[in-house]
Amino acid sequence: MAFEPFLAYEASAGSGKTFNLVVRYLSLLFMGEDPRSIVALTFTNKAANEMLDRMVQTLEHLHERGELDAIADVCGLSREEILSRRSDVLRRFLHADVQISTIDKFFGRILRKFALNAGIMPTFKTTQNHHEVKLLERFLNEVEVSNADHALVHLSILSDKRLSALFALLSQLYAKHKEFDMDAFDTAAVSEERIAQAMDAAKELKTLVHSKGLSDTANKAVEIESFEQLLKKTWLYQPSMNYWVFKKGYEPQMDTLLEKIQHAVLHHFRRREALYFKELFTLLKLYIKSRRTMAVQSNELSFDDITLSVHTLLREKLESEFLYFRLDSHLKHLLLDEFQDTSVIQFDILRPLIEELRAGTGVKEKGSFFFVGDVKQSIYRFRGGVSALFHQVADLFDVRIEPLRVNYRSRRSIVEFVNRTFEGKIANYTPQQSPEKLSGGYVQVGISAEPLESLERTVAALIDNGAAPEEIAVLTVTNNDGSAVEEHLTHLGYEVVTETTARLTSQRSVRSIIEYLRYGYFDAAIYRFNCAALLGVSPDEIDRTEVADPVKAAIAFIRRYDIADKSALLFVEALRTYRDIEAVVFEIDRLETASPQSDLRGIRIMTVHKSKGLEFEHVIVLDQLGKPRAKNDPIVYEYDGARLNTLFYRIKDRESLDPLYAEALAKEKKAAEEDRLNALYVALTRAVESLSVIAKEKGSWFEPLELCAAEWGQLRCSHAHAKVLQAPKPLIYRASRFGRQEETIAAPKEAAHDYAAVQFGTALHYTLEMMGDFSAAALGSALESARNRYGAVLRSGGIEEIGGRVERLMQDPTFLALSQGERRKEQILRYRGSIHVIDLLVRGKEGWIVIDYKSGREEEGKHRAQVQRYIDAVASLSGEKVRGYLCYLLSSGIEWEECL
DNA sequence: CTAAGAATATTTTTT
DNA sequence: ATATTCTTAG
Repeated sequence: MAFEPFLAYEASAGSGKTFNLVVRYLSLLFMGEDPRSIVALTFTNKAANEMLDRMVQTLEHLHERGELDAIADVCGLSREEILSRRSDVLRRFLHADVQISTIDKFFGRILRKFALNAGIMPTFKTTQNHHEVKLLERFLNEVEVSNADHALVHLSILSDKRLSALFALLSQLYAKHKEFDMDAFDTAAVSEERIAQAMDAAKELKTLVHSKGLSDTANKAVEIESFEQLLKKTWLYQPSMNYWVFKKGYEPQMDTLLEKIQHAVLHHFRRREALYFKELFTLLKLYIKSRRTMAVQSNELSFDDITLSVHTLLREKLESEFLYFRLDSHLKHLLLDEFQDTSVIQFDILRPLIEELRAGTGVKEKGSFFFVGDVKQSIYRFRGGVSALFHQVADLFDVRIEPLRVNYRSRRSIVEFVNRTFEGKIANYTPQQSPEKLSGGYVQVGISAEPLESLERTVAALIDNGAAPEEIAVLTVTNNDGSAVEEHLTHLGYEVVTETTARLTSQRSVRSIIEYLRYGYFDAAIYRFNCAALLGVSPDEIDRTEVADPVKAAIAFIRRYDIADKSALLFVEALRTYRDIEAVVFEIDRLETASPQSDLRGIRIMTVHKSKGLEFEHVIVLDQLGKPRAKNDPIVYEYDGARLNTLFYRIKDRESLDPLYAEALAKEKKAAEEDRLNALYVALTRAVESLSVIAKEKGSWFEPLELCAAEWGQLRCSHAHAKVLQAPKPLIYRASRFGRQEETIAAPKEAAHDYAAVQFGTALHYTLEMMGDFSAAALGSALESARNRYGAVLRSGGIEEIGGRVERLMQDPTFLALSQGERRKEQILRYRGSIHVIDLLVRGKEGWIVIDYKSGREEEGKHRAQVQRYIDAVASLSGEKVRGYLCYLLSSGIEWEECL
């Protein structure tokens, strides 16, 4: 089969998505492509790591892997040819700067490269949570300065919303604002006229109804004092007055009046909507401005900030051809995972790149584009994911979509159950096939009034049958349910691993400390009550002291109330990094430290969303414990495929009067139903061996599936899949602590980041990386590459300076002595789940030597910790003696630090 | 038995 | 904000 440059796979759950991505990627390598010319993007770090892992695994054991034949097929080479190239490909792969990452990291990298063009410091940090309070302050300040207070006040009244809700809405719109035109609602003022029309007609209707001598109920129903009262009337939203108590005295004139009122109310609503958007967008513009200022000032960017900045940079600000060329002059192949979760703006950034890959414009050769996804598993619409892109993009670039129909993950009973359940529910559902060797499996659907107790029984049954706790996963709909399950199972004595309550600050003990500290600082009773509630004591028992030292106060508090769990202790450590009590009370909510995952033993508990892309031997899907949340988003977005058509302002009962709005609402409802079905599909396709569904009798999350209590197949627990991850713990624990301590001691000196210095350092590394060997000729050509890539952003003379420093390195006696032996540049190591890149690794006579180049001494503590980690990694992987050095290439000369 | 209106309970998913 | 339950009039 000839290699298809543009290809997509529609990969149902368990159909070997990662397998095919790996095959595609490796095939490119075996066809002689440079690893640096391939960019593979996923949506989660987990997926990116898994992919990298699978690539290395496959290359290492190629002769016994199923990928081999597939690769042979894609490249059109024989097995023997491929195996003969294996070690060469593996070496190239490990030595190159491999670009397998999340799409957000990829954009982050682009932004760093062109940060100055975007007016941002390239040293920016990425954060998940912005500093809410500061942002709000800045925003309110901005509102005041531009005299937009009236808009804010007006909007609050108009939408009857609190500031915090409005603020949340603004942040949501911020991510989408490039998809609509903020100036489209510029006209409009409130129309008193429409209100008067409606009220007049209502009065007329009242007189008419009263004249008919109907019941008290009927007369009371048309009694209207104010316009607000009129809007609450049920009959207003009925198609005719010929019903209920009015029907006895009905005459057509009543409906004429009703229509008149409805018409006036409809237009009143539309005016209200226009006014709402006008004010909202005035504020949105100010919000965007304050986000921007915040980002620049704090040098911290959120994922949205990054994506939007990259979009502005690449699609609006600069000549894109030039930019995309510089972006990555050798990018030739793009591989995208989970394409159904791509957002409109993300795709818009990638689009010119893909166009170039197809056309092969002046600066670039033709390349390839490959994407994998499954619209059935699209569950991130709320985050901007637009599954319609999948087929739209395939059409746009004329990409053939190849369906993958065989499920290699689940046993047959499960596959058949999933097929039965979703056929006819999900549009165009094609049943999955189950290969011969995967017969068996077990499915159980239970309907129960007490889901937690059913869960308890199911878990006990699995354990009794010999299942190991780490093979069992409990999937919940919400994080809250996850906590409930955690509590319940822990209480019963089971060990659990949860990712739901991962954040340290969401632990009960930690929360109580925070509330206590806030009580001390603010002296507001609310914190005292919160604290007491969390501890389960009476508020009188909490006494307030002026907090001078938060660490001491926290320790005293922990002692007093005896809440010293692991989280509380870890939290005390985290507190040490805060300047003072003020920093704690205002910034603690942004603390992202994860609570201690006791270890990896125990039953997994996570949300369905987090389980995406994962698989477990035994899966228990638990119904939603609480009630599903009602939709209260004030804006209804109407999408036409991937294009945002219109925004509507949500007004209660508006759909009975306004057909356009009704249509948008119906579309939105349909999309929400699809989301739910997709989430259900994800949930029911995680299991390998057994699947248990625990549904509630009423108000079940599973309702659209119309499940009945039943059982298929037979429960069998084999231990073949139990992976016992026994890491050599004590040693590693000490090692990483050592690094961390070093870091915190040295960290306060955190040098003011200097853009030029960072660029210089990057260029220096790049030069060293590009040198084939340490010869004058190699230096010359490496400097040329560095000039092409970094020349424009370095200060004048920068390249010459780099040349000088590297020359001195090449003559340095210590370097000459240390670098004797087999040298490996940019060596990639996988160790303890993370990837390390070592600048220079030398296989010397007396063991390994790790050398890390640095261009400045500003963050020596960090550098030492980093090298220490490399040493640990190499030592543990090779079992040999390792020495590590920091090599400072300073303007004053070469300096060495040995890391012991 | 029905509908309106008041009262009450409940309230996501995250790179 | 909305779904559900309760009360009341017809």
